[in-house]
Amino acid sequence: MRKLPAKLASRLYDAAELIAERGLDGTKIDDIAEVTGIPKATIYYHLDGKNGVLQFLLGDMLDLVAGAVGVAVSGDEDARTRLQAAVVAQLSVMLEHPFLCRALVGDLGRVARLPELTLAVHATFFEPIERLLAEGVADGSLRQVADPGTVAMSVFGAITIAGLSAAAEGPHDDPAADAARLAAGISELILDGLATRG
Amino acid sequence: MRKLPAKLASRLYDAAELIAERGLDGTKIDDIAEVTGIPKATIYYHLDGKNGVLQFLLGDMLDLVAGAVGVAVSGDEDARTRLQAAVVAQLSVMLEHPFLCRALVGDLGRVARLPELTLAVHATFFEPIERLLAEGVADGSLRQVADPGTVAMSVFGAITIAGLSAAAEGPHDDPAADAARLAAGISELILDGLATRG
DNA sequence: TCCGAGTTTGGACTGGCAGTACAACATACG
DNA sequence: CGTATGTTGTACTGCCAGTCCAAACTCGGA
Repeated sequence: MRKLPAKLASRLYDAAELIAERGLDGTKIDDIAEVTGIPKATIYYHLDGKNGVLQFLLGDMLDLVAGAVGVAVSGDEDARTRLQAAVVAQLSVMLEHPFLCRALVGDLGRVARLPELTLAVHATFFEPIERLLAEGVADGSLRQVADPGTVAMSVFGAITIAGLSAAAEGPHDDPAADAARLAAGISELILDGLATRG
Repeated sequence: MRKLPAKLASRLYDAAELIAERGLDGTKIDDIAEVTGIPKATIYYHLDGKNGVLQFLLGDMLDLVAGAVGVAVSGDEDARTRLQAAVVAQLSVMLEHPFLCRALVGDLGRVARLPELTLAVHATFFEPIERLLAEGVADGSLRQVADPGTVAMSVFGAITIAGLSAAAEGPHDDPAADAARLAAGISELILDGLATRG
């Protein structure tokens, strides 16, 4: 699995829609070759088969998310504000790449069995949240909770499932606006909670 | 796909661990036949191939969750209390069936392409939450939020991802206790939020 | 201009496995 | 009994991922 020439990489994206639609199993290597215009032999020359295609596509998306979230997380505002920014950032990237998202969900099992990707997912989605939660307690902008690990995982789940579900509905005319709308709803939930105040 | 005799049904569960471990693709029909002791021909007589096995197993788990959540949701306490009970109920069933959970995640894509199951998932996991949120506004135990659909989806995500992640760590000695612990963390998040007051 | 290393491609081939076909046998029930 | 329904072993088919290979093509350096 060497580095893929940019030209091939860009053409490979055309396979994402196919995989999102039918799953990796339902997608023949020959189909991928056809829609991307990259001959089968060339795909095998560069990539490790079908899994390799998936791995390349998702690895690429994870980089994008990691980048966007990284920027959001490293500002100098308080942790609460940065948490909100991180939510927006993650959702924006997800909604900008609905097909990749759907491919990700659809073949989650396979992804989970690609150790390299598992680590990347953890580092990209989960860890930044966990860190922000701790920083928020330190700077006083977030509450100390009894079980930070569980809470971090839940926050991660709230954002991710909301994003995936929105992405699954298909391409959006204005991903940024939809991301902002979703993020507002999620922030309202995870910051203020649902209980009425006594 | 007629109704499966109870004896076969119970033996089929032995396949769940296999599928959870390797994914449905990594699992040969002959492997399933071997671990369950049900001959291949018999499997095909009753079920619609590999997908049929998965569909049967997950359909069964969904029934369990639906039942437990249904009970929790239909008490006569206020909606906030019932929401907490529903969280516990869902997590309990999930942690009692870690292999089914893992099989579910692993082959989410396939599940999403089985229309019958998609509907069941929605009705089992998502709708009760959505309903409780509305009832809580009515009885004053939960806050009115700007975007109830997004919030319901996020709550669903928080519970489900926390449960799946716990289930993925393997079988638990005391699923009920762990479910209670997780549920406490999640309730703290979704009811009270993370923001500091003032 | 020529060389050689890396890349690209078509085409043919292999092996594994899902799913099918079917006949023989079991069991149940009127 | 006898008919319907379930159970099973075995043999077979067809599909498709992945492999192999030889012929071309690209391109930078000598």
